[in-house]
Amino acid sequence: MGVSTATISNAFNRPDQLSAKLRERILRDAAKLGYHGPNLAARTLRRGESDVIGVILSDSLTYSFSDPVANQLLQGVSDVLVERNKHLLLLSSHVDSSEQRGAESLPDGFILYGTIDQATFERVKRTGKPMVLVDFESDEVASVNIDNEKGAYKIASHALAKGTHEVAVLGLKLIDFDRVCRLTQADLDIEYKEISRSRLKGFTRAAEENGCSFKPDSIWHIPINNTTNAEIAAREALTKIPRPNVLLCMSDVIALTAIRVARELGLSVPKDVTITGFDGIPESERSNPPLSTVCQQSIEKGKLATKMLLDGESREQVVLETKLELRGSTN
Amino acid sequence: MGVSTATISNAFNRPDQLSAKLRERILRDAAKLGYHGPNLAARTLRRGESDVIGVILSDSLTYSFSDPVANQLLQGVSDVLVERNKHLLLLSSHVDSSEQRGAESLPDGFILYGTIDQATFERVKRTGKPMVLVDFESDEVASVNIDNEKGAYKIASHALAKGTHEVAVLGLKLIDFDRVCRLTQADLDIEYKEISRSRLKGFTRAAEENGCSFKPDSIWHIPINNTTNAEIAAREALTKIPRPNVLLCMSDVIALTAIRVARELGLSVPKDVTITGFDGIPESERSNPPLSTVCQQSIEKGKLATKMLLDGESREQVVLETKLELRGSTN
DNA sequence: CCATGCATCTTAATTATTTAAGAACCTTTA
DNA sequence: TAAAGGTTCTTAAATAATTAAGATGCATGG
Repeated sequence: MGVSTATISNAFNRPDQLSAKLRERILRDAAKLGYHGPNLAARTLRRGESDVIGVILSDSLTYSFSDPVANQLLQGVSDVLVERNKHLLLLSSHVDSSEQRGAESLPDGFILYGTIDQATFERVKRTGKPMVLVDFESDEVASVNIDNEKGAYKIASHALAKGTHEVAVLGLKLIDFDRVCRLTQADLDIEYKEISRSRLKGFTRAAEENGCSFKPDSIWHIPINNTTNAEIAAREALTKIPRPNVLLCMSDVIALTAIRVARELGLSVPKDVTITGFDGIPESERSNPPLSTVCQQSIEKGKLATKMLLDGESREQVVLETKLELRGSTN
Repeated sequence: MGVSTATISNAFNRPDQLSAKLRERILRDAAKLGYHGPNLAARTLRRGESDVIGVILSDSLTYSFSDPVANQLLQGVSDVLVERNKHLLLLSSHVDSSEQRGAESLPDGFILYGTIDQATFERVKRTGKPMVLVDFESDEVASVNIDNEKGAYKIASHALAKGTHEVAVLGLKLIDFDRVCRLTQADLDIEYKEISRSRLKGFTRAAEENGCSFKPDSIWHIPINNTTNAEIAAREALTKIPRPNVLLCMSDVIALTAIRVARELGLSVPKDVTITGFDGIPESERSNPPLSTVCQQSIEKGKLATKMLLDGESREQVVLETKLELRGSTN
């Protein structure tokens, strides 16, 4: 009342630009009139900054809540965002891009999680806004990754250390197919840009060094990391003849499901079959037997990526260490 | 090039307003120039619609990812949002409201989950935008709830059906205190608007009907639904003298932790101690023994609330049915 | 041949805010 | 007392879109 919009703006944003008295009065009157600070859309339009950070997920939005690893990552992300007073907008690269209605115009920056398709990647790059990739790499773009090959090698080496082995691999996203299936040599010959292929390399190298090997038809492809898919694969693998006595799984969700299926089939873990995981989700400690796995600090990964995004111009490609956690599911 | 901004806008939003030929050309040229659809902030400012839905959480943002129940709810929410081409903005009522920077001005509507504080509630109401409450009620506002008293009554009645009992309750958010503690009568005399109090009423009624009762000092208050807090409470309760042989827990997370603690203390479930949960999270099926619990369809709850929000002017106060799921942790 | 109608495209107002530049006013000092 | 300087507030442009209303051109029909 009786003051310009500029003064109101200053009352909210630049207290030094007006007298304390007037500022008090404006804030009080604004509250009375039901005005509680600037409209985010208008502020964003004018300033070009929204205080919103977009997280783009390779899988469906739903997945970000259901998958324990995505979950932990997002925990880390939101921890930092809350600290810095930023907001979190969840986007999925899954939706038809024509339907996205330009949502990527809002955020000030992006975290891209997982192997996102080229079209989405290009679209985000063209915004010119800062971005950090997680579990995904590209030249000239900052990223946070783990050494998947090494992690896989470490745990497979442990599992295959003594004795002779019939090995099966329960793999995640090894080919571009949306159902559980075994692989063929042809599948493996086609290049496929997923971290799972690095894990497979680690498994293979460990197997070779321990004088054993596994054929493509002992490798299962699981398209989405959930118990439903994992159960199908685990049941097939554990009833295969000859029955494997080592099951190398590319995620803890898969491995925990495999332990359960093994028990249902009357198999003792690790006596009849050794089972290994990958990720180090909280449940892996509490299973029966507890799961031997490769821990990646997913929460930390989320925190680090978010800090890198907010703190600036880093083009760094970070590779975090994994930690081998040997528990009851191997011996 | 050579066309007005209005025509460009129409090319993206109202294809019937221009010739197909020109539209094609505009879309093609726009793509070449790196323009991929309208800026969300500008569009929102002009249209007053952002296609963004805000979910306001009573607890910290992090909690929305770490807690299985919040998780399932958000799964349901995001399922519907993806279907309808809406975006999801996560907000916490936890953050200092002065720091929120007016983020509630962006969304077209809100889902408020849990018992949110009066100030936040008022702030959202003042936006005049549609809202749906979940696990929370208020006159004149649409909401989705379950009958907590009845659910609690049902499972407690089952647990207390035969024999004599020493009962302990592991309760969630029973008072306004941020550490695990036992209650006093004074605590219970103070009114506290939380769904947990309804659950407590259900437990109490079932106990009375079965000729047993429990004192306030057999009721534990757990401020946040996580394993850390649950473990403290479970350990205290299970080492109390006389040791309880029935443990009524107000969440599955608490109950699953209690089962684990009981085992660590050398107690057999359900022989030495009967343990019940509440919620029906996926893990409750897979524990050892599997948990008897009250299932609430959290995913459905999220879906329903979101549909109510998007589909219109409903002021309905929905109360969903719960389902008793009797498994190995009771007999 | 002019009026009518229709399809197609443009003009200009509007949205809520930020911010540089300028105006108004008061105080100080030579 | 007039210039200088500082504080406090206002003016007006800019941000990127949407949309009602208007303009333009073209075909049709009386």
